[in-house]
Amino acid sequence: MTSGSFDASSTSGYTMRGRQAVVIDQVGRDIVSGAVAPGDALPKEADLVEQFGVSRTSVREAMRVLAAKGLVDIRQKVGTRVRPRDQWNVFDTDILRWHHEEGTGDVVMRDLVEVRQIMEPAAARLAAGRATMDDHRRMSAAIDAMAENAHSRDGYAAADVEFHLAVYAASHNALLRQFGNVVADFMKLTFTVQQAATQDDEELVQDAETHAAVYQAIDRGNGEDAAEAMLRVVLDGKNSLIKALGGLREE
Amino acid sequence: MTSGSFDASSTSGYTMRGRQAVVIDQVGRDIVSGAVAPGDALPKEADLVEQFGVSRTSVREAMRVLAAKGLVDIRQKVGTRVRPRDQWNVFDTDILRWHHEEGTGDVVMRDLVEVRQIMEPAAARLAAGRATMDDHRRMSAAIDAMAENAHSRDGYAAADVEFHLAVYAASHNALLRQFGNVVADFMKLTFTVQQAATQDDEELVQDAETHAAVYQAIDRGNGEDAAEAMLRVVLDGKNSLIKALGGLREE
DNA sequence: GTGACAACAAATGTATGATGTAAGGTAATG
DNA sequence: CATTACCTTACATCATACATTTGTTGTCAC
Repeated sequence: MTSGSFDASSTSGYTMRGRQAVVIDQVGRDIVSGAVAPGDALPKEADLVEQFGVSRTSVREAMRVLAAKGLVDIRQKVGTRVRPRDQWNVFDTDILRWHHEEGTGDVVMRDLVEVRQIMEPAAARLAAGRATMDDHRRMSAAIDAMAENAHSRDGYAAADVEFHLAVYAASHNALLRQFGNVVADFMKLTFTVQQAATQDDEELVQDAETHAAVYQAIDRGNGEDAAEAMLRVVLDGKNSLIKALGGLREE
Repeated sequence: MTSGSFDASSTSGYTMRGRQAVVIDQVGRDIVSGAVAPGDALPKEADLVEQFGVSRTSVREAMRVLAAKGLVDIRQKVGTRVRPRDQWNVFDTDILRWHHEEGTGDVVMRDLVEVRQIMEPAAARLAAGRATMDDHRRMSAAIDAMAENAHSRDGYAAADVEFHLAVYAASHNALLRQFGNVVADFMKLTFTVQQAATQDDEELVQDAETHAAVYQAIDRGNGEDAAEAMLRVVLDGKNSLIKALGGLREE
């Protein structure tokens, strides 16, 4: 509310508090970064206890969290092993963040942008047919906030995220809404990167108008226009990101 | 390997074993079914210990797993509270299964089918451009298995799931592949329902041919045809499901 | 030599008691 | 009436003991 620094673990479920958090975070990173490869076994409980200087309780509960995220498989006698990558719950915010922070994020980011190109136009199309009064208010307010904050990077970013969340919510589809949370976390993570390469206020004004076109189409109830406009928004974001990073990968 | 009964918790990460499993499963169901509403507090540790007849260790580790799935928020003094629905990790296999088994599955099923209509054609389109030799072999083998098993319900179902997984994998997008796992689990859950209302071998043969059309388009490298053919497959499946259930909800 | 079976050992699973810590409530106090 | 100090509560962590599962190994019979 107050600041421009986002809370990345908003949808994480496991709010990173206390001693376990250190274990979860560190081991999670090691797995995501590939320091321990799928199929490999993690150090046994006793070793982790020594390594992190925490009790067995904490280590065990940390492992449970990683298991619930699909990262590891815990079995008696065998130990804790890293599961194959395609079993990981990639839609998990923590995993996404670890990818981002461990530098392995580029590949995942490419995939996520690709899925956004698929999902967001579809969400906009559904929103055009299903948005309630509350949905309209929320989207409209976000659009207004974007226009008003063309001068403030942080304010604009927050409004941008809010608009996309509002559209996903207006699709009235639980899975799309959940994916919206993932996208929102992703946007928060990449804004700092993007802002470095971003530009003058003029471009933000232009961007705000592109977004507004999406809302106007939804407001008219025109699903096709909404989808098309949203695709443009996503592609703009993708290009801006590519420019900022110096080229994810060309299609 | 041996039977036709699927292992629903294949991608769950947390393999349901031991005493905690009972706690996770029961409390998870209570939350998903709405017996305890979002915002409500769960019984405190000591009460759960008494209620389930297990130790604090097991109760705590169980709560950790639910927290990692985004279902609850654990805080000192406050207790363990159920989070808002839109924070749940809907892409989690266990949550999906609980929805299905608690009768609240219909809404989620509608949403999932809707997302399949969006994702699977897109996955097929990407697969047409990216499939490797191994991908082709895998898809081809699944198509063959479907044709050969038009007489055997279980065999057909397994081949069907395998084909969809193969297409998602061939998209070479980590998120799509992960979503494929969710879809696969969903298919396994609904097959039993669907089989009750399903029909003669003739329809299976027809269905197999519709699937084959998808693969042929991918094989030709024709993304548009592949997407179109896949959409037909998904819609067929949706209609078959609606017929079996007596009408999810009309569009 | 080979296969089946039994004993062992290694790692996690469960239980219990003690103590630390954060957060909400409440009463004393200015 | 607002503020602060304290106190209670419920989770957090630690330490230890014992149970359970399962891979390995070794023995015995054939």
